[in-house]
Amino acid sequence: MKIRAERDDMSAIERRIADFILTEAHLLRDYSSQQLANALKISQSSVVKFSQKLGFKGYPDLKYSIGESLARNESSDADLPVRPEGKDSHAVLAENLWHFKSLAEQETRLINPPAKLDLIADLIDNANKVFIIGLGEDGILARAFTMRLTLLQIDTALHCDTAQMTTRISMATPGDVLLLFSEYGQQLPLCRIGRQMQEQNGKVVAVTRHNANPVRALSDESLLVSAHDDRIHIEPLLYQAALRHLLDTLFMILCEKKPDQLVDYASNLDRIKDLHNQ
Amino acid sequence: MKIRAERDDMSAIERRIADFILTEAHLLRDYSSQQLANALKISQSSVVKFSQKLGFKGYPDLKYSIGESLARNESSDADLPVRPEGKDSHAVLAENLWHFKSLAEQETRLINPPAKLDLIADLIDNANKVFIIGLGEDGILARAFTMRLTLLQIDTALHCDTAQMTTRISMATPGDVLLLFSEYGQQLPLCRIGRQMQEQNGKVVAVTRHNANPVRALSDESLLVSAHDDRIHIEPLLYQAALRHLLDTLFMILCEKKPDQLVDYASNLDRIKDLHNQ
DNA sequence: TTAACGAAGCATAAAGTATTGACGATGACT
DNA sequence: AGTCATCGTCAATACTTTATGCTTCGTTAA
Repeated sequence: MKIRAERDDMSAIERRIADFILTEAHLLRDYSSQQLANALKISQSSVVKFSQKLGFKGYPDLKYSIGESLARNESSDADLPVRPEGKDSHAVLAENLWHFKSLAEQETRLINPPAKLDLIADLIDNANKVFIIGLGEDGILARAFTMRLTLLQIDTALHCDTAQMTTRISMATPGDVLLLFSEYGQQLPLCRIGRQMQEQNGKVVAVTRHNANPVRALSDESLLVSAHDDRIHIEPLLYQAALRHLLDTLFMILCEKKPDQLVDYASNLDRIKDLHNQ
Repeated sequence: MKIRAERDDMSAIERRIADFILTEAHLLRDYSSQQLANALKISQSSVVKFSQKLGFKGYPDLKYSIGESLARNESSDADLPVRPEGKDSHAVLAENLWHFKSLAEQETRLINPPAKLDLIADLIDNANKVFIIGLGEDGILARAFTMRLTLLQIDTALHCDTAQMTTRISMATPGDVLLLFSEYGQQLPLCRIGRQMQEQNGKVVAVTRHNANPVRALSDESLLVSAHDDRIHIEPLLYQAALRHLLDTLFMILCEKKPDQLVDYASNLDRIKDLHNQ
């Protein structure tokens, strides 16, 4: 459901509405926009505006859609007999986790429309040089993506260190791109680097969670991830899986744009393989 | 659908309505009662009466139900959509990739039975120290897994460099574990390190593709990955996704074994977040 | 500080829905 | 055949619900 994905980006009231719809969807059937508003102690117009913001024609249209997806879900619930919540075999554990990863991936796909990915792919493709930075866990996916780009013969510089990056950026030319990996987007040093990049007429792309945060606010474009779980130790797994997939998609788009590099790509891969084999 | 049953004892006009709903259900979404009446050249009130007669509260209620049952039916159709092979929108591209990742994950799950994962989790849990090595792309997941273990307060040393690792291993004690990340398992330097580890009575776990290879042959235990695709640039993506999931699963198993560490885990995560925020 | 923006509410216009009552057709009983 | 009851339909209208324009308020950027 699209609502779940957009949830992060909403104001307090909108989130109230979203949560109600997500948790009490079944009640919605006999709620008019006014009743829903009353239940949430907000104005009826807020409900309508909420609906429209999500791209529905109006409240009835939203309601209709909720009905649909509700029906869809419960009919597929019947397919998978009983969600085996208990701590069964680890196979179930693994399957379950994959299920949640899939959900995160879907949500993430919804908030990153193809047009945007295309645009970002173009930015990267046309840049003289691509700069990438990511600290801590963010660094891992940053590194992985750097490798991919390098294999595609795109000149890419990775740093896990703000100091180094600052000096590097000072050499950026217009048209260069900086990718800021930051799950929560709160890192102020990264913001500084982003601004520095913009002063030199470079583009800044944020790679972050889909909520309001400084890094995203500053960026020219952004890759957004939606991934949630109550279990604190699971949530990062979902974030990483969803983001990885988003980056993989971007990579595939780049591959399409550079079919000739793809040939070299293969031989590069082979060369690397041999490299370590003595 | 109830309508179909009742259709027999209806008046002419009512049957017209019923037939329209049954055949053109998809149009109904954007029809008001008035529009429907116009389309059928009947009065709006007839439409409403018809709805009520069938037991709905009114026309919107009927419409809602139609939407539901429409969704239910098409969702079971949609389970097996025609696999859209052509290079459509990038959304399809992404969806398709995810599909293949899922397949790889499934295959991978099948060749790593829960008992084996349990055993490896125990090895890690009981080790004084865990050593991890992975070169190139293998290094990325090695690093990610190292971070997870460290957050669980497991003493873990990562190296992306065989020379350093050799000296490190010389300090290993019996009961320690070495994880060798090597997609193709051909790297002889890694084999040497593995043997060194065994000479010191440590355990060696290979993390590699599910085929015969030197690294796997040498190891005491192995985490195996199955991931295939004709497109040379896609295969690594599948390998990484499947392996990542396997490691995530292992991580979850470890979490279960160390429920107390899980509490610290959360605070560690927070601490790391703050760390970078100035 | 002011300008600019967005979020939320209120009031109200517009749209949509339900009810009423009138009319004609049908069919049953006298 | 005549009368009456019933049903289905419609037009008019009362009512409900939804959408929109306008105002206010709080936040952000200049």
